[in-house]
Amino acid sequence: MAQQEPREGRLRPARRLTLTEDVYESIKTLVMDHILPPGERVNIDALARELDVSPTPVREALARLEADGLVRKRPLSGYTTTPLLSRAEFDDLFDVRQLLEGATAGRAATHASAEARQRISAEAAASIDVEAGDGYRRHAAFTALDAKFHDLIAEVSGSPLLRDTITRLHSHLHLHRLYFPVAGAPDTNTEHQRIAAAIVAGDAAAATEAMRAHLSAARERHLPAFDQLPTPGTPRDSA
Amino acid sequence: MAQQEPREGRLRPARRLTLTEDVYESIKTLVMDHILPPGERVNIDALARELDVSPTPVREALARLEADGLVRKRPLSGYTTTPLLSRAEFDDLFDVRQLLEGATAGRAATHASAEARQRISAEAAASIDVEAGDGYRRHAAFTALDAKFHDLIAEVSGSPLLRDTITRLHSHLHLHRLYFPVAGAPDTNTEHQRIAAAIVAGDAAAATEAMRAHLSAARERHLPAFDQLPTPGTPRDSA
DNA sequence: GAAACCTATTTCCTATAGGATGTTGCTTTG
DNA sequence: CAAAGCAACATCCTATAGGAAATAGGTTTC
Repeated sequence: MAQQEPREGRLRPARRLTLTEDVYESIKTLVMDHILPPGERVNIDALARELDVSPTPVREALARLEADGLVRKRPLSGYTTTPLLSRAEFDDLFDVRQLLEGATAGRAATHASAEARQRISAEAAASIDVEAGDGYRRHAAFTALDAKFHDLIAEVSGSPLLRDTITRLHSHLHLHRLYFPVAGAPDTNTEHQRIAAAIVAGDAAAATEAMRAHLSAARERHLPAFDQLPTPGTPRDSA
Repeated sequence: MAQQEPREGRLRPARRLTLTEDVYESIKTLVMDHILPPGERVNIDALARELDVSPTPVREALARLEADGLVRKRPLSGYTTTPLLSRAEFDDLFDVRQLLEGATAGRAATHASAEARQRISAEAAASIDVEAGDGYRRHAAFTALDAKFHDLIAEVSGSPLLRDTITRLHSHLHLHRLYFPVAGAPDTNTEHQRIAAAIVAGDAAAATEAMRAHLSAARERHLPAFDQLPTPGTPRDSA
């Protein structure tokens, strides 16, 4: 039946352990990078052909992505990528981030090991190196570094549940339109360092406040993106 | 090939639209009610035979449940139900609940419609009717009513994201050992009514505080369950 | 000219089959 | 008697096939 040939696998990285896992990561990247446009239908068979696997693991990966909130499934109509965040949903997201990440910053300041404080401080300082590079790469590097910093604080907060919850939220954030000018990168670095300083100093209230201020500023920086393209909300199925 | 016979489907409810959806709900119930014991291996084929479907939809439902945190998947070894919460995880859960649900209560008090306040008040009053009935049914009814009250507040808070997050947390709570004496039902009702009163009065600070106090008390009520059975933590795979 | 109906195509959804891998029990050897 | 190696088994994982439903386009009728 010739099903075990050493295939190419041009889109996915080196086989980890299970095919489904690789397919999951591949599709996740496809959605995150808007290669699969938001709000668009996802053809299972076409995707399977593209990734050079059978539809079954694709289907299974899609089921996981649905629980993650990156795709949606209408009963007899197939999967669609989650549409772009509306202005209201975007504000809601940042409200919740302020609540959750403010708490992680405060907790990190209260009970974090000396080694952990050192790591946070180093991470905040390392952010400066991002300035070089061209458009896309620079943006991707900046986004990755920002995510890492926030996740590091969540990790140090000592609440695995809080960390998981925030991670899930962040994947929603990537549903925001992706390529906009990141003019505020220097500001972000400054704010990160303020947060790191408060955590290192062990001042919980200051850390919480610094995080909330950072997220508030970040929200403002993202806002212009809503005025650029048409149909910033959910384009279809508003009934 | 005789695959379209009108089968019995003894375990699942009336077909909704997709088989996978029904299977998902069935397995979820099985895990929640500990019919599939926590920390135990889940045999896909056996489960498929039990539910009278092919392994494929079972596999797909399991993938969704993994994202929900109710089962785990070890790469080449199959699925296992998530083990019972350890004491540390339980405390973590209630810490996060206090943070999130305290916020929903406060938000509900600030901006909720008059009709919504009415519903909350009614729901808190309705809780009294649960007192009758025998062990299992009584416990199930009490749990369902409690969940409904908390979800109602989350709904009224006006933050869909917060509501979703809390819903996800609550399914984790059901990972706690299920059948313990609910001696504190009257207390719970009293506390619920205090929360409802604060929300109706529009006092955000009082609502937040009442919710946090309620969860703190609830946590204390649940605590004795840890001293009853052996191996309260994660039994296996501690390496 | 517009709306409703019918038909054809595409796509999804479920079932079955076969290969690869992990696990378990037994045997053999030091 | 214990430990290591081997073999048989069970289970998972992936691929393929076929039936059912929804969607889209064209035609017909009012």
